[in-house]
Amino acid sequence: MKAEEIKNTVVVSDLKDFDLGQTMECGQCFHFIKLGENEYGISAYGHLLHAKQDGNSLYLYNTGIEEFDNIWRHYFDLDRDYGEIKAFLLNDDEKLREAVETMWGVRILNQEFFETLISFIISQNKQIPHIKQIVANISKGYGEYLGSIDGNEFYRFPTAEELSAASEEELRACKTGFRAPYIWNAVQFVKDGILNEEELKSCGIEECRNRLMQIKGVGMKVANCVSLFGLGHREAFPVDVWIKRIMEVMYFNGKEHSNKEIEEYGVRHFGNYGGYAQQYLFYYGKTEKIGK
DNA sequence: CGCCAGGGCACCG
DNA sequence: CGGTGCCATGGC
Repeated sequence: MKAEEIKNTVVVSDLKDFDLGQTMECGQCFHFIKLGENEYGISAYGHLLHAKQDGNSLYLYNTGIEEFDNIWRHYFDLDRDYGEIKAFLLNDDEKLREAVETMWGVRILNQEFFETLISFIISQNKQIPHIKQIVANISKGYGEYLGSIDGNEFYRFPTAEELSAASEEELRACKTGFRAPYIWNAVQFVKDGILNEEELKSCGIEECRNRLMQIKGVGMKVANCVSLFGLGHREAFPVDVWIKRIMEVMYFNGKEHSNKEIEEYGVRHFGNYGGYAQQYLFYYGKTEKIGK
């Protein structure tokens, strides 16, 4: 992988194991708009990014090499060797091969903690398009305006401080439904420093989850997603309805098992690479409607 | 119209 | 503890 800046555009070339479309659409992230074939507008880290991939090259428009090195390189997880991850996962598990080879270009994004926390509280009992809508509503209502692409307006996801201006009723007006008090509660926890991002990143996964689950409305699954996508704990193995179905078909001979049993199996079987395995399985299984 | 969605909580035995 | 109903809202 190498990157160079040409007239306000950063060109990242010689990419391996990276597909922008798969990475955005695999269900880990909700704050973007698809603009065209492998072309996206993304709101993250206080910036609007216009990105387009062509073959092994990624074009990042209206930005520079400094912003790339400070933000996007890490955001897209480009410094990690996914060849090694795939080799580890496929070493003693042929069942995973088709999922990994089909979703070959998925990378786990390093997303912002607070946005990830609120987004996955929203995600409960909701489908991805609607989660995206609610994230956009909250951002438009309480976050800073970033710019527009082809008439699509982008806003920053608010900070905890900014979102604390919203009452529970105002959160409901963003179509959050019964999750409004959960979100309100989470905002207080972060704003008051009861949950500290650096501490959550540096402590172990179990402690991280336990701290997150102090928030009413955050259970095991949401805590695992926030740990994985927003705090860098790549061993987390979130079990949702899809992973449950997929794992039961692929690893349990179609027999029913509890979420707890499935998570324990995932953690034991995939170890420190649980989060990657989970994401390949989730995206592949959901696309292929495995178990449904 | 009914059903379900990247769940979690309260309440029950 | 394990199971069940309910929680807003929208897409199909």
